[in-house]
Amino acid sequence: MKVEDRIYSMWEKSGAFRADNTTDKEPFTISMPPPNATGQLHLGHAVMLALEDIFIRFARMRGKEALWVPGTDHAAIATENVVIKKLKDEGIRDPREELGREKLVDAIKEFVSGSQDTIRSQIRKMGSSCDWSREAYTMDAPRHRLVNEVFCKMFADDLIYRGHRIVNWDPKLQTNVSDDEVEWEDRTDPFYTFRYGPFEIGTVRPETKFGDKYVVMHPDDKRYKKYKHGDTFECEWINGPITATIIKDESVDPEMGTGVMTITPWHSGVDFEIAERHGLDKEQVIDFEGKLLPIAGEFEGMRIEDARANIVEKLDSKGLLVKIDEKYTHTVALNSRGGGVIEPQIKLQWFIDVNRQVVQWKDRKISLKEVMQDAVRSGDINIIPERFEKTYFHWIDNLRDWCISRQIWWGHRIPVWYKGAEEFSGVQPPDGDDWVQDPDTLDTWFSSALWTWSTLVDPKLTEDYSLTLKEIIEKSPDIQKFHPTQVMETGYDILFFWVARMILMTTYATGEIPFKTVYLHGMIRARDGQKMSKSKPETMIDPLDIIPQYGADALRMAMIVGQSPGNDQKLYEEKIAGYRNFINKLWNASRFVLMQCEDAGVDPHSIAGSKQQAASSLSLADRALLSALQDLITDVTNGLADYRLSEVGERLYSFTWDYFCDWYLELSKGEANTNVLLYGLRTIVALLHPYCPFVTEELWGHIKPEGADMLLQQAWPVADASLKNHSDKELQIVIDVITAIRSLRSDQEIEPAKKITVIIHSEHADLLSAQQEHIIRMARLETLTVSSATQKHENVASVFLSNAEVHLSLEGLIDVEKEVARLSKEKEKLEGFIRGIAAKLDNEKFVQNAKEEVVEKEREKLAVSQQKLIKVEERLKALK
RNA sequence: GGGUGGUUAGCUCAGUUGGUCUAGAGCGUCUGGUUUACACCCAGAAGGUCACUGGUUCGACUCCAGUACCACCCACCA
Repeated sequence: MKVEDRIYSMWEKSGAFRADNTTDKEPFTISMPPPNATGQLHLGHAVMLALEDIFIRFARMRGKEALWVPGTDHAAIATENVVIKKLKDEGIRDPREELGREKLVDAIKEFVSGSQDTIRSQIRKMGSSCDWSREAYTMDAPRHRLVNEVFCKMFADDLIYRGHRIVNWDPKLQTNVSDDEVEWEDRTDPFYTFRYGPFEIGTVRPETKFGDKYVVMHPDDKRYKKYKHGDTFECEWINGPITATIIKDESVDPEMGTGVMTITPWHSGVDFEIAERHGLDKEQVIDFEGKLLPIAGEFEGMRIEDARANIVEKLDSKGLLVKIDEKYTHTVALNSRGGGVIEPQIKLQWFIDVNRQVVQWKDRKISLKEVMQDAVRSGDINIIPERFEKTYFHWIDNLRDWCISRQIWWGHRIPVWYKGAEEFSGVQPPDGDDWVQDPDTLDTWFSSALWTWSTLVDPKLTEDYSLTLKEIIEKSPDIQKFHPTQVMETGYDILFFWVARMILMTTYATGEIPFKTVYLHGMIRARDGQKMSKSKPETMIDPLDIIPQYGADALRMAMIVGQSPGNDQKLYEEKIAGYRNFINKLWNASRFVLMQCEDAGVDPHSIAGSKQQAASSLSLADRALLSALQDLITDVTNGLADYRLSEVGERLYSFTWDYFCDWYLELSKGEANTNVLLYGLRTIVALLHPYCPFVTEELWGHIKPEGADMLLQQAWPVADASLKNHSDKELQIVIDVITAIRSLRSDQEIEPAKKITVIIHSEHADLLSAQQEHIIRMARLETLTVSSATQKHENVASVFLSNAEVHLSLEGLIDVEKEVARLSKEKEKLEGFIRGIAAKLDNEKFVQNAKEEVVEKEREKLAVSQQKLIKVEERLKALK
């Protein structure tokens, strides 16, 4: 823990996190999704930080100008809500009322700055190598300027308008929320059927029905053929007789209930649309506090939940209640930002028009919706995993105008002022007194939608009000150098909220896409698959508990390996402990390497970057390691470039543990070549650095060449072909022989612990004799005899390797029957395989269409298999 | 109602163009181990009709169609 803090502050002090906008290096930028400034980091943040840090460290080591911009979000509704709750707990009954706008905003500001400090320190705990000198906040001065600029630009382009629309009103929090922020919950409530003139209508909400004076049915519904659109009739209703009008509209489903309904346009989206279509009156029944208005007569002032039973009773006493279905299930709209039940209301709100075709994009004028579609469809932006592109398009197809105003105080206030009937929209307030600013604030996603470039703006320029938005963008060096960003990495749950809106706003405001690749991670769940939530503390894993116990590196590995993009993952302590063990293994292996150096009297720092001595002086194991490392470098590099983090992590894990530690280090005990040892360890440590930055940096300090920089600034390892090929064939033979002996033991059911004697007859006797010691050790033999004679006698099992024929004799242990069975099976399989490939090669289409390499590979496979088959047949004959 | 994903060892999950995969890993289980780093270790073992049905193919965990169950998203519920 202390080690991690020490390393982090060493990194930070070195300035290596800071990106330079004056270099010629290729830029690689990530904008960190800003955590809400409302408190603590959770695992969702931790996985985001781990993934992005891997991208960034990899890019930095590969010599790119890597920039990772951190920041926080003011999270309008959520934050205001948290603070109001807190104030209430402190005894202030109604903070909005008692404090007023200014004082409440100050209280929130204070809370936010405390919370930001917490978040900053938590981001550091994860090892995130972000550029703190560029830290931003969605509500600081530079961002405020840009928010206002973009608002006014849209306003001038007629993309923003104000209008009366039905909105999702939350009476509890006294604000509206966007469609995306509404959550639906199943509830069982009584469903009432009332008599309404000649009709029967059903409802779960009798309290909205006071003003209902339209009765709607489908135009083709035969049951109601005799009623004409526009007919009126008198009927008895809750508070006396009313005149009702018949409306025919196709949106009514004749199958549902009686096929007839009354409408409440002020409090229902669907009803509102019907009313708009037919030019009907709209009347408010429920006020914004959730209480009934004078239209309710004797029920005026009652809360809707209290009034319901009374209204039903009254209708019943009038003989208008037909029946009650007590077990009716329906869904209720809730505010997902911690509020109450949504009560649709008509309100004057600000909207962004997504269909108006005035946006300049690639030499044509199209709508915001179309820009969003084009950016992804054209391939300018690609989404990982790809299937989310479908989801994205589907969402856009159903997208309605975006309501951007909120009736809360915490946020960017709408930059529009009024004086009587005059209206003024501007980045700065208008001159003169008597102007009153619009009381509403902007949806929090409005400001975060600008995030990829608003964070890169030169703050000084935003203080100069003589500059236009375009000039600010063009004169900001960071924007010019680092935008568009490379990767947007975030959870799939905010694809619509944020990713889509960034595409919308950034293409509009800057003419550029915000990012080239979207990498979406899944949600982290508890072991039982449930969402981790504060209400179920037993399901929670807090990164701040985990890190002191297992280390940030282990936590990072546990969240990355075995996790594929876009899919949820279950995280639990044993998994993290497993990677803690891995970190420990790496640590011990390094200690061992250092001990070997000490024994050999070699100072590890004195060994420069040299990779090998003359090939002739290297043992087979050394050559094997060098060769395998080249493959590892290639795989890891390609994999990371393709964002295949889980696969690469697994590869590194098993290479380090199974190959380097359990195979190579065991084999080279006592005869280690310190050059090779160090080269191997340094390579592994470097490749692992993006995944587990802390241990690797610490180890690097012990093993680095004299005068080398910190690991995070090291050049990424490059595969060296000359180290790869020179010993592959012989190596393969030895390894194959060891494998063959092992599998023979298991075929012949020889106890694993039993040491056996093996005789090898092979054309490669020289090579195998030279490696006798290793083979004995690795295959756990009593003795090994190697003979060059390829004679065939009975008590021998044959193994056909790809590049050598080897007969193994397990002295006196071969069971001829078993051997025959084994060979027969192999023969059968080979025959089928050969037939298949032959057929494939006969197929003209395949030969024509496939790449030459592929065809060549198939031919090779065929040849090898045919040879093997011949040998198997010979051997079978000999045994029989 | 529309859409997406999942279903592989007791548990959590990998499996990239269909074939040397006789399907892998970690954890768990079992056996053995004080071999000059590591018991947070080493050497092994057991454990799977890859949800089901059908199709394409010489060959399917992999491709196609359908079924079942689970999860999620969107829309709607008078």
